[in-house]
Amino acid sequence: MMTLQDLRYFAAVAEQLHFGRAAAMCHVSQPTLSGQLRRLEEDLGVTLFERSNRHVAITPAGERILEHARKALEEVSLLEAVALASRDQLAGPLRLGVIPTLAPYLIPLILGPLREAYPQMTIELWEDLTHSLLGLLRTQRLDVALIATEPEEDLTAIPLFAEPFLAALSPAHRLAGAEIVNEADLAGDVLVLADGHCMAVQTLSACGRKNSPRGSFRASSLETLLNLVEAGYGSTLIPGLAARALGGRKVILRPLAGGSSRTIRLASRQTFPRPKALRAIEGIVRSAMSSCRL
Amino acid sequence: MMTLQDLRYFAAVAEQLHFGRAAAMCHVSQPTLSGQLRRLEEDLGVTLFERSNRHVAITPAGERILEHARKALEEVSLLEAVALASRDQLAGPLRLGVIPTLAPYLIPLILGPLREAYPQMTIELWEDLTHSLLGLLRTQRLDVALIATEPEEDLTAIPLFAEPFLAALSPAHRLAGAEIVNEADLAGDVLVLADGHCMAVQTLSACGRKNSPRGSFRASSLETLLNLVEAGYGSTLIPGLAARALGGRKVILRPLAGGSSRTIRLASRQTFPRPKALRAIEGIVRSAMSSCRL
DNA sequence: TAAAAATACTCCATAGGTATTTTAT
DNA sequence: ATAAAATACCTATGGAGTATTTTTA
Repeated sequence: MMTLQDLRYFAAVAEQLHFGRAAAMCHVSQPTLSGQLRRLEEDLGVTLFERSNRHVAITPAGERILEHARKALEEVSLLEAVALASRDQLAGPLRLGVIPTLAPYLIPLILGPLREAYPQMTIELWEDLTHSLLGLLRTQRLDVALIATEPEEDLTAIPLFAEPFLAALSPAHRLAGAEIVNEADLAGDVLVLADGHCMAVQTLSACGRKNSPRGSFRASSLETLLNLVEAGYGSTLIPGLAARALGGRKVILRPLAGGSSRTIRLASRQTFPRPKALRAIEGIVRSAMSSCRL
Repeated sequence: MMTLQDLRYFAAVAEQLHFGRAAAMCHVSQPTLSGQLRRLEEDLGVTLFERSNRHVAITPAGERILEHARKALEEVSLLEAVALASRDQLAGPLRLGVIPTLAPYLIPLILGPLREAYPQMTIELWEDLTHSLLGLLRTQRLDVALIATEPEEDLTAIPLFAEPFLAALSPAHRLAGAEIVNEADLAGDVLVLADGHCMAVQTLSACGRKNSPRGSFRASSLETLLNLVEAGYGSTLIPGLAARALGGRKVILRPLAGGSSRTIRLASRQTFPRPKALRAIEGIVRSAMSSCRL
């Protein structure tokens, strides 16, 4: 069976036209190289070199074969170079999924520090609902995902931080005057996001409801939801990070008596081969959160 | 050390995404393939596949590496194809040198039959003086040469046939009436080819001279020589095959009493790796000569 | 529980070594 | 006489095998 080593010997002899020097170049003994080259010639059924004790010359057939040998060796060394460049787990693209109720508020806090700390690692961002993210994780379309639920056991999840919910009320709301709001008091008029958003389930659950009092009247983003609250259609809960980016909205925010919160987790496949990249994301998120009082 | 086999295993798993089927495709056992692939990953320092017992998926780094692996394997199979095509000694270019006093008369007789019998073998013809041909042979610029002398021992030479010389005289020559001519009788007015032509030496030798009576008056081709003879400048010897192509010349040809002749030989390097091609040329020349009475 | 990958071990083919011979300059 | 390739022979690495275990869908 022909080996890459044989091709290296062949190329070395073709270059040196001298078995001894070719052997030295390959760091093997001359008999080893002679023997292997002879075997290669037998394998191929072609005389690659015409040789006497004093002269070595490549045959025309050898020349033609040499071209392919050189290209093959070239590809192999490219392969090795690519492998070497891929060895660093903290280099190369990292496909990161984030849920929509977190992405707009957390991503701006971590992209800069990530780029700063790991310039070789390029983040490919994908914003989608939890269920989609987990599917993409399982099918290798994503590497990691920031979610607010516990995924099933086939995926790993590192808890990163607890994000408290806040009550969002219009200034005209009956509870607008309270310093602190009891979750259950919102049950009557709570508005939630559309199906699929984990935030919708969590909001209802915090307020002790199974489904929204407003029926199918569900917003598809926190922005929409806040606009509805502002317009007096009801109240809602919003995550702490979102609360920091209210813009100029006339919405009243109040802490919750029950301390309802969600846990943000970093999910990935158990088999994901870049644990260091996971740790890197974990570290950056933690430090971003510690320097940002919710 | 990475081997071509490893790359084949890698490509097979990348194609099948299933170790068992990939192993079957490579005609090895599944543990063998698993073990080798693991070793390859360790060598490269890169995880090529994310795998659980139920799922195998190539990593992004694996994808990049796969491209080079495929190209390398592609080159190797091209190499093997070229080698296979080069195995036939009777195929491919054969660089044939021929001396000028033989080429114009012998080549037309053998090119057709050669092409007929060995269509895969393409003759690259080179016409030059013996000394040049032998140099080109030794430096691998030619594969075989048709010459009329015995080369030195470092080259091999197969005698092919004896080519008798004939006396060439003008109709006005004093010996024009003789049925047969004695070589020594030409010594007085013999004309010879320029230096370097073996025919010049052989002609002088046959007539018992060391050098030409005409001094530096030497022709560079048999055609010129015959024109000189025709014009009455002297006599000469010409090889039998050349005698068959006199055109409409008014030159008298006579056999020689001493039976002077030259031996045409097929010369090649001792190391020339296509002995069958030698035999092929030998056979074609012999059969061409046997069906052509000199 | 069934399928698939990983592990444990055994074996032998062969790549590579050293010592020597052959051969051509 | 010398340099270089070929040959002879030995060793040990590791590729490939079978049997078994582990794991997860």
